[in-house]
Amino acid sequence: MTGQPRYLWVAELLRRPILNGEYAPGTRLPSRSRLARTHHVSEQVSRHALRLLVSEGLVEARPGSGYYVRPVPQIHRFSRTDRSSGSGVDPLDREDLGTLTVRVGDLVARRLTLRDGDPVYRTRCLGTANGAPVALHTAWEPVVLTQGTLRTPADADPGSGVLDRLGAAGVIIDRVVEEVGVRPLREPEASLLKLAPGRPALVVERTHYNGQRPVETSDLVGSVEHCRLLYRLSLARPQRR
Amino acid sequence: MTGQPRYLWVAELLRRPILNGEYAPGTRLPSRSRLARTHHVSEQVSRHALRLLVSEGLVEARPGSGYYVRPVPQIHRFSRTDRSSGSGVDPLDREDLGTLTVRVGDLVARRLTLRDGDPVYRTRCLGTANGAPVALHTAWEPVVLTQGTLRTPADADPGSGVLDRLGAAGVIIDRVVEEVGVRPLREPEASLLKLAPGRPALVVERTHYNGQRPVETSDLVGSVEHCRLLYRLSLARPQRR
DNA sequence: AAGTGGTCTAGACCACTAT
DNA sequence: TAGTGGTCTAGACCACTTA
Repeated sequence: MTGQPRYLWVAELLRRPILNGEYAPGTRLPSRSRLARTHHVSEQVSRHALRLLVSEGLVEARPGSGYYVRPVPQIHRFSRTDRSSGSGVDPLDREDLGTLTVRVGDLVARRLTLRDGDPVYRTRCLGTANGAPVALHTAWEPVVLTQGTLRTPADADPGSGVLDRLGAAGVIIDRVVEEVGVRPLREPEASLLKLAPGRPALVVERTHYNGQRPVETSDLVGSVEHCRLLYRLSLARPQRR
Repeated sequence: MTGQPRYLWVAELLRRPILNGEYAPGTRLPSRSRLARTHHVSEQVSRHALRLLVSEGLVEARPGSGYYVRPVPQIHRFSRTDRSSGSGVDPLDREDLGTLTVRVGDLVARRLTLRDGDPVYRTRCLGTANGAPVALHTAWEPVVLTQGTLRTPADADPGSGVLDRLGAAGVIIDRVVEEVGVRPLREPEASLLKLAPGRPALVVERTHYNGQRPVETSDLVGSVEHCRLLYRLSLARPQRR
C-alpha cells in the first residue's frame, strides 16, 4: 500500500474487471464522488483514476451523465497487398474534400524529390463509417506529371485509384513504400477527424514509385482506436542456404 | 478567452514554440509554480498543462529537476519486404529471453487454428538500442511442427530466422500476413519494455503461412516513439482495366 | 431538482535534484 | 538548503443530463 499512488490503485480496481469482461461495454461506473466515498480517497484521486482509464481508451466520460465502459470500437482494416494499391480509405465511405494546387513544403518535397516550393496537387479525402470520420487521406502529386491532360487529380474521377489514373497518363507505378508510425494529431487533421489535437494517430506515409522516381505520396491518418493495417505478402522465392 | 479551458491555453503557449523548434530539445521549461505566477493561473492549471504536454510526448518531467523539451527520439525502422522475413527486431541488438512450452490461449489459438490449450513454443526476444529496450517480440509456434527434431525454437540458434529454421525442417513458408495497430501496453510487456502499462504501443501481429496453414505467429510490440515500420512492396503486375 | 463530469482554487507533504 | 515534480486534501462553480 505504500509505494503505489492511490489513484493507480483505484484505477487498477476498475481496470481489472473491465479487461476481464466482468463489466459489459456500456456499463456505467460509479461516479467520481461515489468512488471517493466507497474507497476512502479524495475526489481528486478518483477523478485522476477515471481520467487515466479514459486516456487508456477503456472508459468514456459523458459529461452530466457518468463514466461508461467503452463499447468495443468497430475496427476498420486497411488492406494492403503486393498487387493492389487503391485509394487510401478503402473499406470506408469516402467524402472527397477536393484538390488544390499548392506549393510543396519541405517534408513532402523530400518524399517526392522536388524542390521546396514546387507546385503539387494536394487531394484530401475523408473516410467515414456511419457518418463518423475514421481516417483522413492527403495525397500530393507533382503538377508537372499530368499537367495539360485530363488525368490530373482535379479532373479525374475522384473514385479512381492512383495506379489507374497515372497508368492512363502513361506513368506506370511499379513500387510502393509505406512507412507506418504513430504521432500526435496536428491541427487541420484533428478537426477534420473530430478528435482532440495531440491525441495519437496511426499514420501511413505512402509513396508510389515509377522505378526510382517517386510520382505520388500520401499520408493516411487514422484514429488509433478504429484503424488497423493488414499487409498480405507472398514470399514468392523459395528459401536458399 | 471564454470557451477555452485555461490549462489548454497554457499548454498551447508552450506547445507552439516547441513544435516550431524555438525551444531546442533539452531546454528546461519554467517550473509549474513559475508558470502559474507568470500566467496568473493556479498551480493546478500549470500542472495540468505540463502533464498534457508530457502525455503528448513533447515534454519530459524529471522529478526534482524540472520539465524539459524532449530530445528527438531515435527512430528505428523495421523493414518489411515481400521477399524476406527475419526475426522481429531486425535493426536492433537482440536479447533473447528464452523459449517455453506453454498451452496456447484462445486469441493465439485462433491465429494458429489450434484448439485452446494445445501446446506451443513461446519465444521471447527483446530488441534494444544502447541498452534501452525498444521492442518486444513474442512468437508462438505449435509444438507438433518440429517436435523431435533439432529445429524447435528451443534447440535452434536463436539468431536464425523462422523461414530458414522451419524451411530446414521441411516447412516452407510462402505467405505472411501482418496486422498493424496500436493498443495500450499490458503488464508483462510494459515492464520488459520499461514503460508504464496503459501507454500506447505499436503492435504488429504477424502470421507465417504454409499455403493456407498458419505455422507461426508473433507479436512485435514497440514503443510508439521509437518504432516505425517500413513496407517496400513491388507492384509486379502491370495494371489492367 | 439532483446528480454528474469538467474545471478551478488554495493550500499541503514527500522524495528528489541542484547548489 | 532551496527548488522541483508527484501526489493529495477539501473545498467550489458551471453546464449538462436525468428523472
